[in-house]
Amino acid sequence: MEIGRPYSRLLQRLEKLNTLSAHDRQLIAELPLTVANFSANEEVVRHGESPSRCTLVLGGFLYGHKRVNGSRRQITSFFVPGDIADLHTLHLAPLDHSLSTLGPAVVAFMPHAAFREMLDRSPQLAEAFWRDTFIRLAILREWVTNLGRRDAIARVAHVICELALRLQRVDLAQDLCFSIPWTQTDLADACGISNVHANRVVQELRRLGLVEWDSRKVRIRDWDAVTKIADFSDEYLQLGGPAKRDPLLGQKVSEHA
Amino acid sequence: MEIGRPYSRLLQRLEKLNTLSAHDRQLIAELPLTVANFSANEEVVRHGESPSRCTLVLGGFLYGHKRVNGSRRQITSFFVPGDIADLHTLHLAPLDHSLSTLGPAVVAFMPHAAFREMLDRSPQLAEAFWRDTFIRLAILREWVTNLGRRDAIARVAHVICELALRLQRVDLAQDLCFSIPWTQTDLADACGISNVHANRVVQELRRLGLVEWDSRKVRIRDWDAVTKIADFSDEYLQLGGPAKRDPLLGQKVSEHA
DNA sequence: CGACCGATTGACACAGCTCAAATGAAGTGG
DNA sequence: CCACTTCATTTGAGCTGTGTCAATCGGTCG
Repeated sequence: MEIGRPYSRLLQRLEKLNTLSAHDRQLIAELPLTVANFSANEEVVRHGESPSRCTLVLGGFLYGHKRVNGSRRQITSFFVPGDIADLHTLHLAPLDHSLSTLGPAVVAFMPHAAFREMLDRSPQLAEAFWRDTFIRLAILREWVTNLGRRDAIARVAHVICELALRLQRVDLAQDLCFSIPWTQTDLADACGISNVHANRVVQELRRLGLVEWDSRKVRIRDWDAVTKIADFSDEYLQLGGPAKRDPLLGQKVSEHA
Repeated sequence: MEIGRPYSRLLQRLEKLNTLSAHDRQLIAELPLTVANFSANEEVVRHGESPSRCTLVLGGFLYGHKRVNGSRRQITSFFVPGDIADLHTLHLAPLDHSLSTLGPAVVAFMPHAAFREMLDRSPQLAEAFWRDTFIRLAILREWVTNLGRRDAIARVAHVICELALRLQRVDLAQDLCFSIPWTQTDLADACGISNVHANRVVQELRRLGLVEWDSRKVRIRDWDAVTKIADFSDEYLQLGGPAKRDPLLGQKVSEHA
């Protein structure tokens, strides 16, 4: 798990959310980090806790999940390197869900106090993180739609498409191919289906020649066909970068009256 | 539809998100508002648009929705008076979903420019709105769980519980009884089920003596039983008010080391 | 009165679930 | 290097919750 400077993928993502100054980058670099290693399937933050730090994913994957009737699991989000998985703990407590590792993972903890100080010093960063929060909202809206109105094969294909693009953004996927240490049961719990049916759907995607899936390695072989089955459109991921600003006014240029 | 001062319910909600000063309240009161009336089932903001203003609900209800394969509708959120339904347009464009009225509704449009200026002038307000965004995230996580892992009757009961509490917070529900101009098809599209099945579920809830539902009027007759069926817990709604602050430090008091 | 819309009902079909067992792959310890 | 365990994947066989289709009923409004 090559990591480079620990905050490099975070910066990479933030640069696409807002224009950052050298000063902003400096502030990020100065954040006090506590790096921690976790093995597969460990709970990093538990439902009900009120942590005083945020969790930045450096390597590997985290996922957020809730339980229904104390048993059935629903995965509500995946987090990839460069993501802050529990930014909301900055403003909400206690945690309404748990955060676990998919496979082995490396994370960095950032104390709330230092993080808030950083936000106070840079309105640009504060804006970038708020925008990041809005993008997470958009992703969850798409997940609600996915679970509410698509059949099993579309759900699975949709989740795979989303992960491919999110990983591509941080250079962890090339040619629509990426490694992720999940099981078919994990995928099932993200898609709201049973593990048995997840298996059948994966086999169907393989049979159609659309997706390869060999232990931990996923490859989308026919992007157009898969996005069609998944009813996938990338607009909600806001990959386009920061909204244009009018350099004279320093404000967003609105495209409408 | 009595409205009082247009921003009164918004203030009411914000007060629970952060401690506001007289100056903050003044800033809210000074926001330039354009009030508009809509009739039932009108699109207030359309998917793909890039509005330059936010939409505050004054009276009635809005809902956000997406379409799958261009036809099947999924409702992703309900908005009640005091809610800003499209705060994210402040930072994201174009819109990834549409915003429509459930019944007749009164809204106020607030120009982005004025809104941003207000946020620049008050870190407390900026924090309150960011926190509001995090609460919306929590609500969507719960919806994902609802659609992914609960059966039809639990989904319906869950949505009803959530609305009751959210409306109670702005004095639009008393004794777990509220009016909302939705149809069973609207409820079905929020729960990811068919309208026919929504009807059967509603009848079942009536038969069990748990919920009354006479054209537009919903009453929860047995809160404990309904929350049990719905697997409902209100923690995700963050009704508890703003996190306590240490008055000396002016920082959040963290409950954990 | 006719048109329309939402609620309701019935009959039937099927996607996806559950249960259970088999197979395969990857350690682990002797 | 082989038994043994463990965990993920795969397969099969029924079962059921929910969808679809179509018709009816009831209220409301012009």
